[in-house]
Amino acid sequence: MSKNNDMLGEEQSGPLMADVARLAGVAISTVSRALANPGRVNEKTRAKIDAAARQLGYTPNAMARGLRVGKSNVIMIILPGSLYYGASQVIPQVLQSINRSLIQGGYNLMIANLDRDETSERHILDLAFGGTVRGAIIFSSKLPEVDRRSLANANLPIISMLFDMSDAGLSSVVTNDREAVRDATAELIRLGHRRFLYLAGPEGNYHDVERYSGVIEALEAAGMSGAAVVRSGGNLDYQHGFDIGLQAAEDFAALAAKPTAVIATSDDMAISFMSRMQQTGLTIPADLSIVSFDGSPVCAFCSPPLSTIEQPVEEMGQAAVALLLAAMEQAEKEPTRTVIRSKLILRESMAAPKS
Amino acid sequence: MSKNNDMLGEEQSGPLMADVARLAGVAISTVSRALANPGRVNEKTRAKIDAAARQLGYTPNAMARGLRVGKSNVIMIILPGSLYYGASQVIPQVLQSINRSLIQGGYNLMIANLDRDETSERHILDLAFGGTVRGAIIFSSKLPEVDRRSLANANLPIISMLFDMSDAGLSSVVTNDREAVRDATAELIRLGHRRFLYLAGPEGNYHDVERYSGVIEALEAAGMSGAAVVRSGGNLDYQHGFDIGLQAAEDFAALAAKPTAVIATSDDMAISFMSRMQQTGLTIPADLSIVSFDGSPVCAFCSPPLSTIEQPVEEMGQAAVALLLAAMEQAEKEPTRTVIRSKLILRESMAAPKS
DNA sequence: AGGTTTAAAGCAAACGTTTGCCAAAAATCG
DNA sequence: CGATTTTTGGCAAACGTTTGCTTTAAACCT
Repeated sequence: MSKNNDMLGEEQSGPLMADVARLAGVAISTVSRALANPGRVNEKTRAKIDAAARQLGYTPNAMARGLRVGKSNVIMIILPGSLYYGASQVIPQVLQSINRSLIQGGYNLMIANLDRDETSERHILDLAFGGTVRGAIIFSSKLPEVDRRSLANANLPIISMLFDMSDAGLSSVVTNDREAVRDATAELIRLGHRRFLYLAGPEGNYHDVERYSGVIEALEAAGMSGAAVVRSGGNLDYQHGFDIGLQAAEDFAALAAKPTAVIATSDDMAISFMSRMQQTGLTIPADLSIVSFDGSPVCAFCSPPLSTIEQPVEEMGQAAVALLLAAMEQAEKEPTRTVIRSKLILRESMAAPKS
Repeated sequence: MSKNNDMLGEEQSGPLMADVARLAGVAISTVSRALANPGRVNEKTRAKIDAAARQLGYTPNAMARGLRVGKSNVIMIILPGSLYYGASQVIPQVLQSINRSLIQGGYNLMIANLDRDETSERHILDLAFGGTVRGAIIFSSKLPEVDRRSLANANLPIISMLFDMSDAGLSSVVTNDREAVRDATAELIRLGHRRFLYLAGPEGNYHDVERYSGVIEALEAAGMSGAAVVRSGGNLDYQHGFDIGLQAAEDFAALAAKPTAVIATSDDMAISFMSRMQQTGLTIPADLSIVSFDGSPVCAFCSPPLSTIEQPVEEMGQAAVALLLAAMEQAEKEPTRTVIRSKLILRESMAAPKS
């Protein structure tokens, strides 16, 4: 009638440290020390223990260890929302770099969320306060906060990526968006362009603010007015980059004084925008120069190949992990701001204006 | 001289269940039951306990729970190698879908690896045997195996994705690659094509075998010989899709009897191949039809827009998680094979041959 | 050789939960 | 109203490690 325990009792939990100790003929504590503290135990017994452990195929239980030590070896990553943005691989690539560095340091990566609704935020906080994670890397977004709990109070080492929160006390790894866009714009100016279209990301977004500022700075440096650039978009998330480009194409069509150069703030926008422009008979770069942001590999194979601002993803991930590990070692440190330099890749989508 | 304990003693571990119990005026065990087993405790005391927990901002410690219960709530994902493949977003997208489903079910996703070298495999096995994870989803690759340990013996529910291992006892979620490619090829034949170029993935790879078989089946069904298709590539991983395309462009140039249609097994290949072809003066689809595989959004914005075989990523992730959850509930079940149907998206890159 | 220092190994108490079992209280019944 | 069943709450023993402290053994000195 009731559940049959005998049948379900298969739960093989594998060999324990006690088994290893028995086989090696030593105490459990000695095994523990032999496996962790190298010098704390005689070399000869250590060898014996190692052999026993290997023979049994022993793997220490991470949760027991974590509970006892009071620390886990899991790092969580907090995403702004989606993991992927069209053609842009920035997030997955940085993720990859982060994970590789973490594993090398003996840590595991856990993806805390993929949305940022209340449920997700609660979940993130549970991970933090529940002792599941030892540290966090947060991507381009603000700290989750629900009810009376905020990640800021979790007493957890946190690194912010792509979003400068060093003011708020978090060490941050950011790219020099503003400067990179400024340089790209300056290059367009040098080529002779005087009227620009700027394809914006979500209004108020940190990256968008920075990038737009870069445009303005370049204009001012060249003695031009901010009126030389018209903004398109601003109402859509980067996730909908392709849509932004399509929308921008309509905006372009409606403009009286056509710009001769376009500054797109993601490759997706640039790609869909360019596609539409070509369909309406324009030639790139003869009629219109385009430069975009992200450095997606696919840009090299567009026609014409797209100039884009490449983000050094590998470097960013490594920097973030290095900071995080440091923060976990030393209790408190002054928050630092690490700037990774993006670089403009010049391709055929940029040229001097026709006239 | 020695480390000052007082200074580092900041380790606030947050409120414990004992604190909640004290505040609510009940025993610890009652708190535990109130928080987990809904019916096991009086509604009135439950409310009192809930209030106390909320007031203290209590979050249960996941590791302590995991240790006691003997199960974690972490699912690991085992990748074939890289997380991203150029423009193809299949892996990140499926990952996203998986993670969303998992979180909904109260589980967490951990990325076990990004490479498949020995260190990584060892790491994966440690996660499995060390009790860190409760289940695994393995992506398009075989089970890790190092020394005397193999994932197969870890007594862990495992689901294989994109790679049929139902013979080996693992429930699998796969796409109908062969059929999808067969249909795409059949469509090309219907348009009048008789000579084909097939851009291969890594030689012997499951997907490549399936996809190539699809081509052959279509040819045979149309009464044509396998000689109608020439293979290019086979020596590079999908990660280097763009390179495969470039290499294929050279192969194409060297061919005496030019094919009129190309079947690429990833969007990356198709994109870089098409780019090169256009540079050499060919027109797509007038001179050459192209169809590819993956369904990357960017295909819609190529010029011309690329026909591609779309993989239903969302559906795949959900199916995998459903299977995994089922496997974790019921001890053993017959392994199932779930086939998700890819679908061909027709765009302008396919047309009738010129002559 | 006896005493003192140093190294090696063991004992047992944590870590924060869950849960089997039992006691108390409440509800139900005759 | 006493006897029986059902609910509710508490005690204490796990789960598999790590680690402070103690004991034992070894090594070193005079």
